[in-house]
Amino acid sequence: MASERKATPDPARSLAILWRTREPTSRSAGPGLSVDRIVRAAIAIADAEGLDALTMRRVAEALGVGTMSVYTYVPGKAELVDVMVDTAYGEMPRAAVAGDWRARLERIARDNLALYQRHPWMLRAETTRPVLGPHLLAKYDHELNAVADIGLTDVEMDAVLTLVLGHVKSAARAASEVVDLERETGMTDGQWWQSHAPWLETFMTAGSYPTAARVGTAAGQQHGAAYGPEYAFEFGLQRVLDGISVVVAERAATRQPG
Amino acid sequence: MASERKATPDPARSLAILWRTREPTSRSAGPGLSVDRIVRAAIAIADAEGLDALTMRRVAEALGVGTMSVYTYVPGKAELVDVMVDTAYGEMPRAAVAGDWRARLERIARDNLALYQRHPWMLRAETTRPVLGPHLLAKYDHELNAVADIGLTDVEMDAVLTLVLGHVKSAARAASEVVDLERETGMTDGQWWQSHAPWLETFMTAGSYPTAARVGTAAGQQHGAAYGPEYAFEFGLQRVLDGISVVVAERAATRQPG
DNA sequence: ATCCACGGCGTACGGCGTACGGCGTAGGAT
DNA sequence: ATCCTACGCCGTACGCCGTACGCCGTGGAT
Repeated sequence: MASERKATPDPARSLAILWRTREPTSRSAGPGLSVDRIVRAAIAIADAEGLDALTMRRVAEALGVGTMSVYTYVPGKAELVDVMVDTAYGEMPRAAVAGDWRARLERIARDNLALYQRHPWMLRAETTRPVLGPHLLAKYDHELNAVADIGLTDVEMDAVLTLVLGHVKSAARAASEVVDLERETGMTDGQWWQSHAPWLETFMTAGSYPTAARVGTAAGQQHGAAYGPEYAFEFGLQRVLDGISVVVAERAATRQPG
Repeated sequence: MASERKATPDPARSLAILWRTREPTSRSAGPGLSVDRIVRAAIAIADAEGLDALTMRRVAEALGVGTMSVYTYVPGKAELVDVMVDTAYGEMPRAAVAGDWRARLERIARDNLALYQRHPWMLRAETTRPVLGPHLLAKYDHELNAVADIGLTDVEMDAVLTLVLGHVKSAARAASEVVDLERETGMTDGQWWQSHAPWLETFMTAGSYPTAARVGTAAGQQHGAAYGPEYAFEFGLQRVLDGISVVVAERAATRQPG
């Protein structure tokens, strides 16, 4: 299981792989394995078939090498996933964004949503331990700059980012679940609900939960229109930004009163 | 893998187990297995040792029966986890809360956080498919009532709940990660950061990411004080509620203008 | 010419979820 | 009282996983 790790198999080793502190062996020609080639192959598999299809054997097969050869470059599957995550972060845009803090935060939210849509496996990859790779650090720095100089303390800046990114991840997860469900059952979200509705009505003694029934139906119809997760993302994002603007306004008022 | 399911092995079967549409067998005395006993044993294991320790063999062993006997009552591990989730939802308080909508939503957020703290495995249990059990439905109804009659549309009510519960889950996950890390490495969060700091400084050419370094240090010190996740939860919750209050105020102004 | 460090990998082990088929018996039908 | 059958129970086995271990062949330094 990727979620289980041996008790800290040496921080130096893990970080060294993340930061690629390793001269390119260049010993012979041969298959010419490398951490980068392994990570690229692994990401391709996870992108195409999901994290469950990611197997050390599959990765080795894709590279045309024996299974255990992969372990020459990567201590284990957990560490491989760590590098995959950091590598994916490296793809994200880093260009400075024009506009006020709200426009910048919104841009960041959408960039992160796009990342999760391109690599849905990331939603299930990050476990217990923070990754601390170079690209995550660069991403963190870039995103912090979006909320720098608007009067927040350092701790508040971190908290704002955590809040926004948490919302993006939640919304991305919800959207990803719909996609997964369709792929696994072969039915659209609407069809799935329709196939369950009769059973639900049977079990649910009519009128037991009037509010849930009414609102669930309303939200369900929206799902049927293949529109639910996007709405939840947009609605939540605006609410979060509204909430942040309250603090920002407070800080601004405190700094230059009158 | 718990995250992989066979393509809809019959909705009726899954829902029947969730809703316990099954007369109590009461055939003989024997071990007297039942869905409830199985679920209780499974939850006990997951509470104590985490989701990775939850194994069909472990569950059977805890009940003093053969492994395959469990499959008489539950079609597979995925469905067992579904029932565990719905059962856990059944523990939550349902009492009406006094106060305005904000107080009610806050109460709901804290109740959900407490649930995740009592059953951290829930943070990793819900996958692709919604559970649709009786207790989830009751919970949904109860929580909707907190935001009913404040001028929101049905779809907005659902979105508000999704937003708040999403934030709770994100914050709970962050808190849980800290706990897991401590259990797995035997170090406190602060010790872990200290052990990694020298390496990070080595790799990070000084001054490359000034903002990240400064803010990361500030946030890290807070972590050292075993205070980070709680702060993120509280800060984010207030921001989210502030953001919601903007819509609520808008709706109120629209309904009775002047 | 020699040596050996190291990349590559074949084999094997323990653990997982679960398909399948058999067994004993309780309870209704006769 | 007897039979039959449905069902709770479960032993065995299969195919997957991650990965420990130790062997090989070889390129580069000596």
